[in-house]
Amino acid sequence: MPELPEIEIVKRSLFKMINKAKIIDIKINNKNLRYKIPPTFCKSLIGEKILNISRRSKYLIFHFEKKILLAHLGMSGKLLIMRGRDNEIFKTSFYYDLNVLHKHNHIYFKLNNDLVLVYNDVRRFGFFKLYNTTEINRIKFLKKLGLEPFSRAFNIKYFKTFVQKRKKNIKNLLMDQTFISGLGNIYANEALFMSRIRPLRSCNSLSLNEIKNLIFDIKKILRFSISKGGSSIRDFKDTLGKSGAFQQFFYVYGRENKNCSRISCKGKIKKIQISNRSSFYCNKCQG
DNA sequence: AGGCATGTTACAGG
DNA sequence: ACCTGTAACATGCC
Repeated sequence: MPELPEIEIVKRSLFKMINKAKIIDIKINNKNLRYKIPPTFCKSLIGEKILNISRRSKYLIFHFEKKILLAHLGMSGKLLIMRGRDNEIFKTSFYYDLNVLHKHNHIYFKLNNDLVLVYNDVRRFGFFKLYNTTEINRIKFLKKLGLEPFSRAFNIKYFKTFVQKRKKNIKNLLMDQTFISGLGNIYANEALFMSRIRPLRSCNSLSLNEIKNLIFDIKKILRFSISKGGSSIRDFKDTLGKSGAFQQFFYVYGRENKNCSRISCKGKIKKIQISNRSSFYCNKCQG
């Protein structure tokens, strides 16, 4: 569960439910995530109080007094909250839970408010990494990230300057996390449709107007998705296991051979591969 | 059976 | 230095 809106949804619900809670126990079921969980992990975190939870791009950051926990959910990672008697997993070595998920629950964080934060990840592309707070500006994953789409600095001037001496296609540019951080395959496709830009267009061929529209539409589509709880095309869930609804509003993603969503346009949605990722566009209105 | 999947990284080559 | 494509990671679904 991946792109910016989904991470933002998770962040908000985590903030509501477990901000200021203290970690009182941790059970690791499988330490082989994208990066192996080190043996010191539990000891470092037990007894720590969550002072804040923030998001940068597709990363979540849990802030503690002297440490921060960086989390990335990869393609299929989920953070789920279990309540009440589910806590029994901590009383017996044979754990179970009442949540539908079971097989791929890899980490349980028991909190002092009767809740348990569960990390579930079918593919295990996600990861957790611990840092000292003082290291926050040196975290390599964050250092290389480009601007947040909602930031003021993500504007026409920034766009033009970045694009000036490059000619990669615009879709790959939107997915380039060093340019703008937070878009993935779905929202890159959707934003380009909104702005009527063909995904293979060279990024330095965009007119000033197209750039302006694209910046506007990126912000708009992300905001709209967040307002719908994110998209659940396969298995995105919020922390209570609820799906998002934004997938009902996809203009192009996954709509191969369907009619263009613009009623007045008689075009068809085409699917092509761009750098091995499925890309969708209307053959008529995305000139 | 084979292709595909919301992400990122490492590597090879131009 | 920049860019591209490919494979890899692990698992499940169609």
